[in-house]
Amino acid sequence: MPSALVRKLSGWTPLTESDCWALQALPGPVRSLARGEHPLAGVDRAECTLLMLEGWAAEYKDMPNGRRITVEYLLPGDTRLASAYRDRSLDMAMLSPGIVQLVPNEAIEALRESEAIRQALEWTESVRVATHTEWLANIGAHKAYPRLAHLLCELATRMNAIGMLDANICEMPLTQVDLAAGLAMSNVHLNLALQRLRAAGVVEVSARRLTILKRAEIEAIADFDDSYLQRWPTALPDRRVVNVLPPGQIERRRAGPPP
Amino acid sequence: MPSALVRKLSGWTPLTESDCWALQALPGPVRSLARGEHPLAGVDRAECTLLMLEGWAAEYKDMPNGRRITVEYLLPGDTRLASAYRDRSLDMAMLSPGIVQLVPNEAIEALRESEAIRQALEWTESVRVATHTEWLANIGAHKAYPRLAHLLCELATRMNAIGMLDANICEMPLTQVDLAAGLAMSNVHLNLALQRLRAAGVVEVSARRLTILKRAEIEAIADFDDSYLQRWPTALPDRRVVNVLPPGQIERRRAGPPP
DNA sequence: CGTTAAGTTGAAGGCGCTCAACCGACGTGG
DNA sequence: CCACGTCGGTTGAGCGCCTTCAACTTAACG
Repeated sequence: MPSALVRKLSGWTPLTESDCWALQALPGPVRSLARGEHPLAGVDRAECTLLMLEGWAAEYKDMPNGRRITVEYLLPGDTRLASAYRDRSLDMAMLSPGIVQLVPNEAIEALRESEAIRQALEWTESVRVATHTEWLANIGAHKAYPRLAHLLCELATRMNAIGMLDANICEMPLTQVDLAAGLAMSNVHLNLALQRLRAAGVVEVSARRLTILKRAEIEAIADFDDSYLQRWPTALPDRRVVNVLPPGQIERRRAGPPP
Repeated sequence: MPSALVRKLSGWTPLTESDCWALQALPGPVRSLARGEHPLAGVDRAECTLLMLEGWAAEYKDMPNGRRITVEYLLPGDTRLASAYRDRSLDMAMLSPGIVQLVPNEAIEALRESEAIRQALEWTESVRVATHTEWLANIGAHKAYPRLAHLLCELATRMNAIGMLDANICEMPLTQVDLAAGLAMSNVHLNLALQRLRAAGVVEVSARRLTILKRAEIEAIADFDDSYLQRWPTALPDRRVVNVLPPGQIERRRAGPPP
């Protein structure tokens, strides 16, 4: 059973047996955390990389006017490299109970000796940036209804990429307040948008669970194109490794050439 | 007279004489462009880095619903590394007549042999990401009035960093439609917000020119903290090079330790 | 002097916000 | 076993920001 990290990275680059091995035997303390706790509390952020093992976290910013904007959700297998964590104005918290690992920088450097892993880590960062851009477009251009649909599509796609989407169902331990913070809208209005999606019969969202009932329809509502989550290697052969990932319940589209 | 690129990079890392030299003698074709043209038209984006020499450009996304969202403004001295330009869904256009240079990747690689330049380029990317985050927070949490103020603060700060802000005045060749696209709002409403700022006496915005009349006030309106534009090196001494940059009309605040 | 692009103004309407009450599930402690 | 407190979710009312559409003005340029 490959870890979420292995699944995620192998979605971008073919990994060798020993690559997978190295990724699943990373050193560093493991922390078990409750909802609301800061995964990096008391740690020098320049010294280690945060690796999500279980549970979800969020990076957010509390504005002086009292609003909280979530800038990124961290799912199992997601990492926060030390170099990418220089932004002092951002805070972080677990959104569910979970487990994280604090991997020392040297271990990450050692990983990079594998060319495949080095590239995959690079792409991870590149996808982070592209996701930020996508959020900007989503929040800027979409009204509440398609906006929410877009986020749910993204989360389902990301969960699928780490093997945690089963029959279009996955855990989603977000409260409506958490979702609202990630969509830059009020929890009240989020609730209404959510009900519209439910009424349309395209999703089910219960306490800690997301079910995509009609994938094609929700993607149409959201204008969702998952190519931003799949920065394919340009230098490597343009195919996926099929022996590590099971066939996804959500099939992948590839980014075509620009029109 | 140092180039915009040299000024920008030396704001983050002390550059040697030869570093500056190398940065100002970059190889690659130079293009003169009109407003609306694509700086990279007909070029393989994987092959070269875009360097802005004169004029402004924008990276934007046209949404299926007809709205255009600008994701980033490119000012003189800004670069778009080949590795950071994999997002096919984004388009780019000059917002004013201008001049760009297409620097081959090998030349960029050669630059990295200087440790200072290598770090500065890395920080440039890091600031790009932080700026995206800041935009997300700005658009998500701020209403039109502070939102516009925030963008103007950012642009003035960036212009100052490349020595193009003189007595709180700089060129700003953006139409109101351009500004609206960067703020994810309608041009009509942008106009109203702009008039409010003018009426408050904090800025003047004429056709191609921005004047900050009351810096403290506009920053208060915008909740502006420029620390995200100044990812200071942690490894290097925490000071600026003063022999390259003239004392800025906009003084710099440094990011303090988290509260 | 005509044409085009940019900026300004007005009116009408809806989307989303705030405030506030209420419900329901769950967990705790009496 | 029940009472209660808390947290998350739901619903309603009122309001205001912002959008769209449209007309009009101004500026720039041939």
